[in-house]
This record gives sequence, C-alpha cells and structure tokens, in this order.
Amino acid sequence: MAEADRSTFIVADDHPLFREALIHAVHNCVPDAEVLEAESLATLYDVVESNPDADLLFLDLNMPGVSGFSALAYMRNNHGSMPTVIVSAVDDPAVIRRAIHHGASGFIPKSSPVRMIEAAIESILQGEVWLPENVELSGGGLDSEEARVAAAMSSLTPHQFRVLMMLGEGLLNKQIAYVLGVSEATIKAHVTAILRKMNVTNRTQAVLAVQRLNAQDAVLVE
Amino acid sequence: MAEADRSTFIVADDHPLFREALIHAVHNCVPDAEVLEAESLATLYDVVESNPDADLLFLDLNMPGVSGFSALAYMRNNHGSMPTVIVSAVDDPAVIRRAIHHGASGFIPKSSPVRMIEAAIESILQGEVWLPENVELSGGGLDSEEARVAAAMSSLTPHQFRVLMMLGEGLLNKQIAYVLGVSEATIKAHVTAILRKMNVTNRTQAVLAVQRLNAQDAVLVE
DNA sequence: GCCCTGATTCGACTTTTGGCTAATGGCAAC
DNA sequence: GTTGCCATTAGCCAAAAGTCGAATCAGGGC
Repeated sequence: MAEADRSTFIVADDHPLFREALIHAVHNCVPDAEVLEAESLATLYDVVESNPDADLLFLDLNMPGVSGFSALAYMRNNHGSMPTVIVSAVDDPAVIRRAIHHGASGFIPKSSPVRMIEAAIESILQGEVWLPENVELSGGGLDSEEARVAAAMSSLTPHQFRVLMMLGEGLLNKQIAYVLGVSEATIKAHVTAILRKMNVTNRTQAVLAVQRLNAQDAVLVE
Repeated sequence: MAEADRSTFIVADDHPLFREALIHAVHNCVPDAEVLEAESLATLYDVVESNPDADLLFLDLNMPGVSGFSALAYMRNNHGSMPTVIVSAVDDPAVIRRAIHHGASGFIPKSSPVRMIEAAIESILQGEVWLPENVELSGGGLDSEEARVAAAMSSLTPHQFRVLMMLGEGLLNKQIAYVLGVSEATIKAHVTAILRKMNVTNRTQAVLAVQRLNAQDAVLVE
C-alpha cells in the first residue's frame, strides 16, 4: 500500500483534535505526505503492519491499551527501522531521557507551539534526534532493571506482545483468545512463552513488570 | 506500651538518614517525645499496632512494600484517629492534593528546610492541616474511580490488607500463607473477600486497581 | 528443491485460583 | 448472655492458569 514516491507518516494519538493539529503540521513540512491515523494500540498494530515502510511514526506516550514505553519497545523490536517520535503531555526531563534511551528519535511535548513542532519534524526527517529546549541527555542510560524488562519485551513476538498488553488489562486467557480469534490453548502457550522471556513465574508478576516500565513517575522506577 | 504522659511519634521511612533528621526535628519541637521508627511496611504494622495511641505518624509515600496511597488508606481505616503526615520526595501539587483527600493531616516535601519541617510539626500537632507553600486544595475531590478504590481498600480488614499488598508483589497463595504463618485455605478466604470488596473478578485486576491508586503520575490516573 | 529455524497453533495434563459450605474460637457491642 | 464480625481451617468443586509435547506453516539459506 505504501507508495515509494510519497512520504508516509503515521500519527498515533487518542485525541482527535491533537491528531488533526499534528497532521496539519506534517503537511506544512511535506505537502504531499500521506498521513495515516491510529487512535488506539489495536489500530496502530494494523496500520504499522500494513505500512512497514512509513517514514515516521508519531506516538503518544499515553494511549488506551498501553501507557508508557511498552509501545515504544514494541516498535523498536518489530519495526526498528521506522523512526518513532514520542508525543506527550508529560514533559518531565527524566521521562524524555528514558524515551530516547528506549529508542525514540525525538520527543515533542504537546505544549509545543506549532512552528516548533514543524521544526522538530524537519529535524527528525534529516535523521537527527530532536529534544525540547533545556533538556539534555545527561548521565548514563536506563536503570538496569528497566533495561532488563525493556530487553525482555523487545524479544517478544508481535502476538506475544499483544497478549502481554491484554494481560495488563486484567483479561482472562479465554477473553484474550476470543478477541484474537484463536483457541485458549494458544493463548496459554503465548503466556508461557512470555513468562519465560520476562523471567517471571506468573501473569501478575509480568503485569507488574510492565507497569514499572510504563511508570512515568519517580516512585516505581527509582 | 505508649505512655499517657509523653507524646509518641512514629517515623516510617526507608531512608535511615532522613529518619534521623526527622527525629531530630521532632525533638526540637517536643523535647521529651518518644519517637518510634519503621523502615518497612511490615514493621510499620507492628509499631502502629502496639502503639495505637501515637500522636502523629510520619509516613513516606514511597516505602518498600507499598508505594503511594495504599498505606495511607490503611491508616485511615484501621487507625483513623492517628494523624498521619505524608513525607515525600515528590512535590507534585496533584499528589499533595490527593494525599490530603485520602485523609493525610499534612504534606511535607523532603526538600523542606528543617525549620519549615518544625513549623509543620507544630502546626499539625495543633490539629491543622499543613501544606507546602504555593499549594492550594483547589477544585473538587478525588477522581471517582480513585475514590471508589480507596473506599474499597478502606473496607479491608488488617489481614486482608496485608494479603492484598502481597498479591501486589505477585506472590502465590501458598507463599503468602507461609509468610503469614497460616494455612493456604485462610489466604484463599482472604483473597475471595478482597476480590468481593474491590469488586473485581481476579487477583490481577485487584493488583491493577492498587497500582492505579498508587500511581503518582498523570498517566494512570488521568 | 530441501533443510532448518522460529512463530503459531493446539490438545492433554498438572497446578493454582476462586467460590461455596461449614465449623471453630476470639472479641466486642448490645 | 447473645449476637455479630473476624480469623482460621477443611473439604469439595469448577474454572483458570500454566507446562509439555507435537503438528503446522512460513521464510531464509544452501
């Protein structure tokens, strides 16, 4: 579907108005750009999978289905070549730093003025990493525990990742099986694989690990 | 154990240095005060239970065993007459507001200068609610969902609360039984009661509800 | 083509969970 | 004392969770 001669952008954000604003900014930078939208994690999967060659993904850090860095870890693993910019209402420097360490190509606070967003797009399209003013990537990398969890999540297959996200909503295997249209036995197999890769012994622990990864405060991370 | 003629204070914080500083401040305000310490949730249970008439509890919002407002909800329920001051490195006004709405008698940022901490202690001992400068309790109360979860947790018995906290560490019923020195059947009975009170259908959902209550960022709360 | 790897799928089996009943003892309020 | 509520436990049962082994399928390398 993705045409080779047109730039393709994907905007993943659950807020329609902000999506629109972002699309507008993109068109100002690249007039003939094709812009696809995703308002949830589920649609993001589809859009990304059917457009694996998109030039840039704008990803809200706080979408229904995943909060935080889980979706970023997913993109990093399954579509590592697609640059991903985090767009977020949060502007805590620690969060920004973690986003970059998790592989984001940039970070755009939702409070940014339009022309700054456009400048960010230009910059990132040239392969640079864009950060808000006054933010520096000082200090070392991620917390070792956080890096471990992120690495584990990156090793998950797409199906396993989707199952893990649904575990994080407190769904039963049976419910997940129904949503994904497969048998419960299949989901159990996925769960077992997830537990092994994440080095935990039950689903509750897996969910907790994801929650810690996604936390955007100093408390659970620390 | 608590003597009627001496003021008793409890300092619950996992950071020894800060505990010491706090104790020092207390002694400056009330020279003959008896000050008890707790460095974890487990010891806090014991200290509070054996000193139910303490005059004031200093509670770190981020202790090993519980992060966030769970411990506050516990105190509110089981020792409602004991004033509890939240002490925290976080100074987000939203967090402060939520702490007060969850029944705290005050909020002391860890960054406060000593004399301000002493002023806070004086003020709270007089029955007033103490807040950092520049913070107002504007607007309404808690998010309805958050209030619902807090109310549910407040309805838990002490044992049920401890079991819930251990569920939040991903432990099996068998493991919880071993730690608490009771049979697994007892834990199952507690878990069933917890699920009913919290209006969820399985332990993972119960854990998620606690996580949302404890979250100190805008993401999970929103 | 053929082989190999890994993802996905699934059924059979074991363990853990959770609901229900029932019985015991302690403790506090009425 | 009686009436609750809580904590404790057992036993039973159904459902859910988790493990194992195996079949199928797709893609890449030879």
